[in-house]
Amino acid sequence: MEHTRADTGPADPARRHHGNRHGRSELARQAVLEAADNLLVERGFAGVTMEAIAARAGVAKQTVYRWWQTKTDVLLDAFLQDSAEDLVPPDHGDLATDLRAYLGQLARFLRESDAGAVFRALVAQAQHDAVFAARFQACYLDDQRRRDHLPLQRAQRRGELPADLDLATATDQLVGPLYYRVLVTNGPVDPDFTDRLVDTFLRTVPRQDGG
Amino acid sequence: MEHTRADTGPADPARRHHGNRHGRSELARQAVLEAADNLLVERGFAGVTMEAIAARAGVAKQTVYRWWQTKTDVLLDAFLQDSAEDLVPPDHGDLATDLRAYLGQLARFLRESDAGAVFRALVAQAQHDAVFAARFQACYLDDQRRRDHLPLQRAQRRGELPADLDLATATDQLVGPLYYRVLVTNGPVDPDFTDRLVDTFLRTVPRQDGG
DNA sequence: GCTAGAATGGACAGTCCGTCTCGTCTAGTA
DNA sequence: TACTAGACGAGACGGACTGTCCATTCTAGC
Repeated sequence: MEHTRADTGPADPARRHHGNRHGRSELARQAVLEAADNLLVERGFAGVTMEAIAARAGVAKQTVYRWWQTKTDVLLDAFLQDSAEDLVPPDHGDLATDLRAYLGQLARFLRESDAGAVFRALVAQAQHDAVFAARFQACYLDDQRRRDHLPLQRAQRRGELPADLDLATATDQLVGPLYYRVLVTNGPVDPDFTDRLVDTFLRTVPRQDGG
Repeated sequence: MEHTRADTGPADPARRHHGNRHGRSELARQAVLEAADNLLVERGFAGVTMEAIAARAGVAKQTVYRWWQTKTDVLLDAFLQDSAEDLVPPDHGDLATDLRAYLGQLARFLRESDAGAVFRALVAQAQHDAVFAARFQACYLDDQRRRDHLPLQRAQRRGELPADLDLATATDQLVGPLYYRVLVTNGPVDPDFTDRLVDTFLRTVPRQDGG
């Protein structure tokens, strides 16, 4: 009946938080988010279970359920914390340069990074669950959409693009083919491809330079 | 111990197939595929389980496992049989007309049809499972890609498009934004949007009309 | 000390998975 | 008419995970 503290998980028993009356344990929270992230990368989506998360984090299952409803909620939190801010379009003062840099950055994020793997898992879950889809939209996609618009808006202010350009459609035409290859066809998303997307986009848009 | 045949499922006990030594039951196969399809539309992906499929089809669970490995295998088979052929680009002899009709057809398929719901579920599963992704690619996506190329190839033969046009990239630029809205942003995919995609594409491509 | 709140450890019913055994039915063969 | 191989039906089974429940233990403020 004795509660031995050793062998319960990777967390250091000495530094373990045992609860107090003033709010949740930040240690436990961090351990859970990290555990979910690592499990997804190492064992795939099927390997991410509430039990595995708790075990890996060295935390009681009940503690996970206390703060998150489902494993996708944990993954969403982990995703938001870890790496959502990495995806900000750079500002070089030139539309073509900005777009080439940004699409390359986006391609590497989606295909190569751990955060990209989590993103793909969340998009997949959104297909199966409308409630989660709405939360994902509110917590991340809306913000990301605003960031996607930045290079085009800056170009508008510089006079490189017409002021009445439809930002929503223009953005979709730029990044849509990239997401399509990553999520559906599994085609290559190298700089050759992303640069071509930018070139095509620039050819499409009414040029303001000489006018 | 008596094996009562009534109340076991929607299948008519009188017409039930009880197996023979010369191949599988086509009745059971059809019942399973229909059951999986209906379950997905009615109860969502979580409602599709091997047990539910068997029960709904009025078939023993073992019979499902005999012919399919997982529930996504069943869904893939159902998808291939039911509606993959519906998505063939029409041929009006004119590129602009063909593309507008095809993108509209594709948008309705992805957003509104039951088969589109199955397709989204399969794409989601492909994010989680690389082995299934490869099978999905081989069984459907490759064929669909060939169909996607048809309107552009016909236009090339007619001389409406340059012969050296990169079909892969061109196709992705056409349909990518559409898939992106359906799978990720949940944005509108009305004719207003799809027509604009076509217009942009035609503006991008080197015109061959005047020589 | 006493107490509230957070965390632990473990038990629990429920569901689904995937496998297994058994009996039943059918069609071809002797 | 038996006999037999193969497909099917019914259902039991162990295992994994879910989501909930409880008793207990630790911590900080009163």
